[in-house]
Amino acid sequence: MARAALKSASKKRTASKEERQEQLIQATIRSVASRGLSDTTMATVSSEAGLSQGIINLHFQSKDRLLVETLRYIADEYRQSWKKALDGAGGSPEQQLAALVMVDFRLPVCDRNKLAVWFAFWGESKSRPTYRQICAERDRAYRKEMVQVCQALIGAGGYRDLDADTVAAGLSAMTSGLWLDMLTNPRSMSRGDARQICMQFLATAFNQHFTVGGPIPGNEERKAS
Amino acid sequence: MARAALKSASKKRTASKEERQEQLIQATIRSVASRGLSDTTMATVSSEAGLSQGIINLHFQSKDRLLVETLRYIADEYRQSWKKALDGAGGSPEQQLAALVMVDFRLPVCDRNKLAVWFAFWGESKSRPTYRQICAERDRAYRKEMVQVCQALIGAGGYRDLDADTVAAGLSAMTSGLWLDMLTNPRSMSRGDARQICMQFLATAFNQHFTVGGPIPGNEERKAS
DNA sequence: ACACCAAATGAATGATCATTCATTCATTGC
DNA sequence: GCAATGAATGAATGATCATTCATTTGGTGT
Repeated sequence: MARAALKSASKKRTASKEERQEQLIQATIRSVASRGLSDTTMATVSSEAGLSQGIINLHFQSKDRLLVETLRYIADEYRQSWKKALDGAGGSPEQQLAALVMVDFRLPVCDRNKLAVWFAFWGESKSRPTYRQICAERDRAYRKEMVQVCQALIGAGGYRDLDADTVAAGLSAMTSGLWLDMLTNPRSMSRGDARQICMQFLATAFNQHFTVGGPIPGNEERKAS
Repeated sequence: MARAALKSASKKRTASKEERQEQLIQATIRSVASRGLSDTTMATVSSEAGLSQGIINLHFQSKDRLLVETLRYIADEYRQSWKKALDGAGGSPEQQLAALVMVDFRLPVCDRNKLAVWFAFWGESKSRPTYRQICAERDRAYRKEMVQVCQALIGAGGYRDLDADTVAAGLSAMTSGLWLDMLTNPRSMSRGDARQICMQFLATAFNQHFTVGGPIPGNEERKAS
């Protein structure tokens, strides 16, 4: 029973570099979410991971690198999430646009711990070019995709007075703003509320293509993925 | 020539408590904006203010209190800004709604240093109930006002399928999301761009009341206030 | 001028933190 | 089983930081 059952990184006394690094990044996310970036220390992270003091310098050389890799980790996860959602959506622009909204308000993206990490890094981004660069890259790719989808929908629906860049900028700004509401005031803004607000935006902008109020196609949060 | 000319707090060797406190808060804003919250120390703030090490403990007792008072300061400034803008706007709901959008993308609110401070505190808000409470209070008051104005406009324009809470939540989320864009990517999002995106949102939601593209009424950024 | 008092200073203190490294431990190849 | 290798440990180190307080400074009232 020994080997196969203990595959999880946290249980083995020694683990591969990749497993340990991911384990430490997950611990960093929890520590930043529960204590904030400025109270996250090497000690809080290693203790959260159930490992010893020196472990982070062993795997990441420095605290700075650990934080940068943590940001990269959630940025990569985000990118993969929306790409996967686009692949899974139907071929029509409005299905793709709805799919983009959905991933933003579903796990694993829309997790309160991860939102806390995003905002922690955004909060330091003005003084940290490395953070800003990683975030900018994430935005650029996402926005480019969203503009293309909007452009297709505008063409297909004949929305002559709509500009794809403007709509996409508005929608993605609304998304991060709703994340902020969920972070600072979780009682008054649920994932469902936020989704509804975005869909209402799409319904008013593209008034022939979206309806709100009814069950939202693709909204299967309750089911296991 | 002595007394009256030296009225500014930073020039006098001794100053009233109020003057020193505001001077230290301004220094905190600059320090948080240029170094981030986690690299802002008592030394960086006092040096930014051109004063000595112990000065902060003398006026604020602790670093924690200084930070909380800084957050309160910008929250108060924000509240005063939009209240003043509402008073200055005409009596019609659409003028008031436009006025609310305008203050958010004009000085002194939409200053990159202050945006950095907002996001720095938001980034720590999950682990700091005091921060969260101050931010929540700010939101509550602003949102309440905006909902009322939207409600009035919906009533006046007969927009039967529009919900005031949804529109207000969407607009204010869009606003903070645009602030984030301006913070992380100032080259690709100017105050004018952001304003335009919000006005486009209003134009699509309230399609009889707003037009975009032309000169925006009340947009007099160039003039001194 | 003088004395008084509040404001401001900055060196000293103790606590906290990131980083290092000699040692311990577990796994793999033989 | 027995080295050999590399992962993990945790006590030690030095740097940084918030806070304190004895002292100095400048303004005010007499």
